Amino acid sequence: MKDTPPYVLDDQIGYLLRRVTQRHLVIFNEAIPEVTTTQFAVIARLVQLGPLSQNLLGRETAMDAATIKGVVDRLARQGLVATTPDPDDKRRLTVTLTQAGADLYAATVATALEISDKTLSPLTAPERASLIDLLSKLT
Amino acid sequence: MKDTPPYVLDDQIGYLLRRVTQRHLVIFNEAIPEVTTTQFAVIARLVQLGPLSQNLLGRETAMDAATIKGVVDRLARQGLVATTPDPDDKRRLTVTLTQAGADLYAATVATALEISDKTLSPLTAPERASLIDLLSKLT
DNA sequence: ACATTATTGTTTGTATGCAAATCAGTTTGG
DNA sequence: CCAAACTGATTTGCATACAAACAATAATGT
Repeated sequence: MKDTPPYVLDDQIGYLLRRVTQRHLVIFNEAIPEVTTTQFAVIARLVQLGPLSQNLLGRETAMDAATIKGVVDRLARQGLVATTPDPDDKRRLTVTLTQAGADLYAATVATALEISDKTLSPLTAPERASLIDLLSKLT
Repeated sequence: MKDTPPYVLDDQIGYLLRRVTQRHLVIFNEAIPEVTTTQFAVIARLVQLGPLSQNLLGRETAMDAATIKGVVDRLARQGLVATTPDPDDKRRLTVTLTQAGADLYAATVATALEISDKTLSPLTAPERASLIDLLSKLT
């Protein structure tokens, strides 16, 4: 008979992910209070890929259609992105970074890198690389 | 002059945490649809520690007062926990696991371990241990 | 004793995040 | 060609998650 291993909540991957995420969100919000992590991800993708339809933008940032709509709406309310109807496909809404959005990105991207660094600060350089590598394999 | 490293969204710890969490939540929800990951964490803590005040339960499961209230309310609505006023401290609400809650835990704890395993399945055993260890250092 | 401080729980507001249903528009297969 | 299937966007409902403000109660220091 083999024993079932005990269930130790603090060692479960899901619980650890939640707690590390919490700590990261605090660090991000302190450093860049203007936008959230998800909003910044959207801006970064628009910088990288240029204007995208709303749903495609969602896929490129790992958000479903309902979530990306809310994020885009809030970014638009802040004037950081703008939406225009696609003339070629009347269903599509093209999301574009505004000048204000591009300016915000330029002004904060270095800080965003520092945030990632600070989140990983308890780890050595090889440990950081290892963690990123391991997490990448789990997506 | 030193170059600023490029900002690659897919390599950022925050984005990776979000995506791995998404994958984990899908796996959990498929295997244990009765409760969410946070609800299961609350139940596991009550099994481990016995009845606790609502706020303390929140601290023991990494949820703030507003969040734990909602989670406890939903668990109580399902009959998995019960709340009783503390006679010694009129502010306190004691949260207790019901028999139904204990039964659910007994019936699903092995599956919960399998969920953690499945989430980590792209990794080798030493990689899994390494990841858990690295994440533990970031809490 | 009692005023200050701290803790517990609640509520409101904002922001993800997903499921499911719906509508409009596009693509495709027979 | 045109019905069926698919895609894009929206809406509703539910579940975290945190900030801020609040009321009730408890603990503290002088």
